[in-house]
Formats: sequence, C-alpha cells, structure tokens
Amino acid sequence: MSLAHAVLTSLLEKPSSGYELARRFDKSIGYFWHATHQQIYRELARMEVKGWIASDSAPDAGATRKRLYQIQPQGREELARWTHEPAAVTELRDELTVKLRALAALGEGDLREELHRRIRHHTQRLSDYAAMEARDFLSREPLSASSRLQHLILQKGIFFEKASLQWAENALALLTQR
Amino acid sequence: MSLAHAVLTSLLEKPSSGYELARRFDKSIGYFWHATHQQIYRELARMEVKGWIASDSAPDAGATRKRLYQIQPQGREELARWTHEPAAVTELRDELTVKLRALAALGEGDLREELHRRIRHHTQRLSDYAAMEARDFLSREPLSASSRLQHLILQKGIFFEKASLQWAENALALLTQR
DNA sequence: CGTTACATGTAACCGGTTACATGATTTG
DNA sequence: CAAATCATGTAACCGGTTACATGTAACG
Repeated sequence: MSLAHAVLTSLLEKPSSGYELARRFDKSIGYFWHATHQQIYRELARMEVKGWIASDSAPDAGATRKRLYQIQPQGREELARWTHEPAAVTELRDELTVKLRALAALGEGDLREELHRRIRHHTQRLSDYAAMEARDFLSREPLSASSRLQHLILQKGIFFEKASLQWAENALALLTQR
Repeated sequence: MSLAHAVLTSLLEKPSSGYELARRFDKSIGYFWHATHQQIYRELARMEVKGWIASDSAPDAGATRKRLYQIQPQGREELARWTHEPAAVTELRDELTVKLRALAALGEGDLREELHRRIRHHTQRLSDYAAMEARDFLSREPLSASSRLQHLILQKGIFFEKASLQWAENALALLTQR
C-alpha cells in the first residue's frame, strides 16, 4: 500500500488541510495516484494516531473545522524507511483485455467505438503531459535534483500514454481493415 | 469490476473446476488479470446464486469435493451485455512514482538498485511474451478472428512492457551519469 | 509412508467506491 | 439571498490479500 506514503510526501512538500490534499490528489498527483477525500481523511486520522503527523486548527479556520496537518519526525523517518524497501511491480490490469477475450470466446461484437474513445482519451492525456513538461521542465534548464525526479515521473506517464495510444491505433487499424 | 466476467469468459472457453480456474489465473490469464483462489471461489458462489453458472460434482471427483462449473444461458447473456458497455480506462498506478516523489521531497536516497530490478523483470516478461507470440500467433497464418483478438491482448502486454523497460533504462541512465 | 499436488473453503482485515450529511464561506 | 465552493465527516458495501483449515490423490 502507498496511499499513506503518498499523503506523507504531499505533507512534506507542504503542510495542508485534508481538503487541500484531496484537491491535489484530484489534479497533479492524481494523474499518477488517485484518491478520494474519504480515503484521505481516513488516512490522516490513522497517521495522526500513529504519530506520523500532527494537526491543529488552521490559522485561517475562522468558525470552520479546517485543520492544518504537518509531518512529524516519526513520519519523515517512516517515509525514508519506506522508500528504501523494494517497490511492488505494478501489473497491467485493464478491463479492455477481458472484453477482448470475452469477444473472442463469444464470437461477436464490435470494439471499434471503444477504441476510438480510448484514442481520444490517450491523445488528450498526452497533450496535457506535453504542456506540463514544457511548462515545468523543458523551459528552465538546468534542473535541480528534485526537479529531475519529478520530470522522470512525468516521463513515465508519457511513455505509458504513448504505448497505450499506439496499441489502440494499431488495434483499430487491424479491426477496421476487414 | 471485471473478475466475474473474466471467470465467465474462462468458463465459456472451457467448463472447469474452481481449482483449474485458479491455476489458469496464475498462468496465461494471470498475465493480464490476476486473481487468487479465494476470489475465484467467492465469485463462483455468487454467480451460481445469480444463475449465471451451474455446477455438479465433477465426473472425475471420486471421493473429493471437486465440482465442474458450466456457464448458463443467463451467464452468456450477461457477458454479451457487459462487453457492449464502455470499459473503464485503466489509470497508471505505480508505487515507484510515489517513491520518486518522496525522494524528491526528502532530498536523499538511491533508486538505482530498484531500477535494475525492474529492468530485469520487464526484460523477462518481454521474452515470455515474445515466446508466446512466436508459438501461438506468428507461426500459423492465417489467424481466425478469435486468434486475432487474442493476439491483440498479447500485443497490449508487449507494448506495455516495452514502454516500462524503455522508461526504466532511460531513468537509470539519467540517475547514473552524475 | 511421507511429501507434493489437487481441491475447496472460512475468517479477518484493509483498500477503494459511493451515498449521504452537515455546516461555513464566498460570490454573483 | 441563493448558489457554488470550502471543509470534514459517517456508513455501508465490495474487492483484494493473507492466514488458516481440511481432506483426497498421486508419487517416489
């Protein structure tokens, strides 16, 4: 599991409220690790019990329940420990392969519309990533060590989207030319 | 969710016991959709309640509890219905990206060993897939419609492994040359 | 006769998803 | 002032993982 460590990393970058974390997991981080606000609040509660993080009513809370979470030394140590253990290799797991197999067994059906949808999706993603890369990494050389790692994350997404797009285009061509 | 439909597809290809299904999900199918025997038995029980599948004591059961599961008309209809609804697009979700981000925030640590491990893993996978492709799809032309779909599934894996391998090699080079 | 493979299951727990609830603040 | 956004939470359910349990069949 990584959600706890993803949240810890986010808090290390910047102390935040649960809501702010949830928004970041819907945007930038969310491209690579999605989480809903419920997951995040649950995880924050658990980590506070463990002493990895601490919280106080946020300075700008006013009459609201807004809390500011900050990473504690124990949390930083846990994060460092975790980064040094081997990471599980992610397996490919895509509903579409199950549908392809089902169609092969059923002997009927048409996936061309589905493939068009995917091609649009991956094309959009690739163009998002290209814009992010141009904005954050290509314009301002030389990059810090930290930025180079962030760039590697983005490149991972770019490689993945390119492969997905190429496969879908190839599959569509094969299913259309007959 | 797709496990139910993955199992249905497997039963459509060949009536089987839970144990046989579990073994197939550990081998060929498992490259694209992993499932443990507990998940499979749970799913078989649910689908039998729904009337999608039916079971009898297997012909070769002897004194064992071995059961043979067969797909029912309702199960086939459900599978056909499901293949025609849009498939959820799989998001990339890899622990390694979280570790990269954590290292960027912590400002220390070394992922080169991890990358070497990944390169070995993806190289092995690619060679497995190449062997499967040569055995099942490249030698015997022309392919049936069903075989062409199966080939597309395998190609999806090949595209994914190639992209993963290229990224890891590129990342290792970047992290080593300094 | 002991070990390995075959075969099916229960139990417990954690992660992920969805629906619902509640109230404060900001904005048009 | 109504609507959208900010902000946090409870509850229920399903999927996925791990540990444990039980017994038969095949093999050396």
